[in-house]
Amino acid sequence: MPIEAFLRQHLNPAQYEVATTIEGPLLVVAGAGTGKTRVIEYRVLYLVSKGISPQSILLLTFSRRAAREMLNRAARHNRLCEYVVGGTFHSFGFSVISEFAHALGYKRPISFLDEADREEAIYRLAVSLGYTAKKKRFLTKTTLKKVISASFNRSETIETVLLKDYPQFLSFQNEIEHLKREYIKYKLEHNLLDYDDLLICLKLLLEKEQIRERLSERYQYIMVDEFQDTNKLQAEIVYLLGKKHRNVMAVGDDAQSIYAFRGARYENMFEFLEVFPETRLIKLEENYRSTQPILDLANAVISQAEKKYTKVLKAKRQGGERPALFIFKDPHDEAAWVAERIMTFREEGLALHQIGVLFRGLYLGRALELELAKRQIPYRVYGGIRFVETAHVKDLLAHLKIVANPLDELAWLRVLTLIDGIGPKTAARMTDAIVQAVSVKEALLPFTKHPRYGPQLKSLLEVREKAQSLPVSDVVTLLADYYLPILEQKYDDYQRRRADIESLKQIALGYKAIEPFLLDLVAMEPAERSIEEIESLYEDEGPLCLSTVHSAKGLEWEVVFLIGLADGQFPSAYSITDKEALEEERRLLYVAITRAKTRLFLTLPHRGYRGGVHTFNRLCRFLDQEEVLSLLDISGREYLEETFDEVLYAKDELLAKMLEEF
DNA sequence: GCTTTACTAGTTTTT
DNA sequence: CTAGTAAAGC
Repeated sequence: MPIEAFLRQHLNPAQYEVATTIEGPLLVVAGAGTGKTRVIEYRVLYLVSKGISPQSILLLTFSRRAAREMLNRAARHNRLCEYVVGGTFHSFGFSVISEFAHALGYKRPISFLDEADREEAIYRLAVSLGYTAKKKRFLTKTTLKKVISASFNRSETIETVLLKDYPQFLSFQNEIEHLKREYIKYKLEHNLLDYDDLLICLKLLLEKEQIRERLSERYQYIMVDEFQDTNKLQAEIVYLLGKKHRNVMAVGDDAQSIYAFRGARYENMFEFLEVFPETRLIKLEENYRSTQPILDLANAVISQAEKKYTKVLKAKRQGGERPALFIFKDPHDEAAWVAERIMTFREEGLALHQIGVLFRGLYLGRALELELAKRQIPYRVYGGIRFVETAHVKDLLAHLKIVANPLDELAWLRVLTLIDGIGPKTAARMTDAIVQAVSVKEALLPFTKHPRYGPQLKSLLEVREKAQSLPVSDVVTLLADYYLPILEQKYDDYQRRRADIESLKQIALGYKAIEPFLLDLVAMEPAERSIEEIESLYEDEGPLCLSTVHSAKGLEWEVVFLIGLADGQFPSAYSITDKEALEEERRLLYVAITRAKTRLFLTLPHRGYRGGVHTFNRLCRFLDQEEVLSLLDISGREYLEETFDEVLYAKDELLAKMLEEF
């Protein structure tokens, strides 16, 4: 069958047009559930079927997971699609930078700073400059990094960032600006890269004609997914990549822009049309995912937005039940009910991986995690701490780093403080000695005589020495043997953590040298917490998915539970004072609702606790409106009755507390 | 006196 | 999970 006929069978006319328009710039406005993933999958297939080399196709997506999924699907039709180059802007940036590191003046070995390293490095600079010693409170590590990173991501000055987000720290503007310069200098001198550098350096490389020419020669067809969540740098990278051949396709939906806090600009979609005036614009509006009652709710929520979004989603699927709202006494009741309901669905024959539980903040899923563990329901949590950022993995990686790069101060500090009897001060003294001395051995020799920590320090040095001459996987094994006793002593739940160390050994098998191993791990790890090791009762199905709404972008489930819908939690209390941030919360709710295919349950605990004080939650403001509530099934009244009793009791409690105060 | 360690409170969203 | 603090240890 000719490829065109095959595509016509599987795509609607608008989708078909997207898949087969391969020359020239193309902007696709694709509403939620309109088959965007599918279109990209078939477009890749079409390009490859037309004889275009898969290596000349570049697919940039928001997460590595998304790229992998689309390419895997395309590869099912044609194996060649496996060779399409796909990944995030950051991972693409990393590979280009690795190739042209010399052009940037970087020397090997290059070390990568993750978020925690970055905070540490910036803060240490601040300390050495004496900024923290002043009487007036300086910014915390985290805030400091956020300000500097935001100024990169949004391409704004420190002053602008401070004005918008931290006006209370405006008096430190000069110090922060100086710190930003010092930090950039520090990274260059020590051959360090961080997340932001991956984009900045990529852009700087692309601005050089020789390199741009080479890359546009290599990547003739550019595709960008989730364009509404790209920042200024990323958009510029896309424009540069397409400058010569102009074969650029961007897909996005301004109603689903949820990363403005990180510098994302949905305006990039309008800018695209200006940068490439000959752009062909195609809209996808038919929703294949959800039933009409679910879409009605989504449309109602988004129609209250300040900004008017033009797309109104129309379902291809007929019928369906209304989304249901349930209110519970407290988070514990809420979690118990959700867990029970999930069990019921499973008994009715629905696989666990067809069910998703979504929440605004990671901590909102904690109560549910307990309930699931109690009932032996296997689950996986998406969002939050990444595998490589868990303490134990960072510990082991720090050991690897000191083998690869003896000048990595942060890694030394971490490794040394793990030894019993060595704290921050001693570790700092040792690290200073190492940086100044000719060899590590010589620098640490005086310390190995110490009665308390001497022996362990000695064995660390021996292990390090031995590791120098071994292949990576053996190094990891050797270091793991050294580290495991420390791990067992440090963590109560060491069994689970030990499994992560084992999987690191597995991953290491695929590498020849330490440097690429470390960089791949830190720069490219998908956001996925290590798997909860519950012995699965249900072997042939994937685990239940718990996810933040942010991490759920682009995913879908038959049944979705959206929990913790209390005003102050969703929308987050941090967002309610800022109009723009509140609008983003609304879009976030829109994204959450449109993840559901067949059934959608909305829940909130009436009572919450914040800082030991009981609070009484109100329903999320985007839902607590006549025209929205009328779309919901609120027959879960028995739960409401229960809540009323609790209110009366809590009043007495409140009264007693008030009397106490007087 | 200087360091380390044990404990306790509060925690947006993430490549 | 980590910042800040109090107490214990050398």
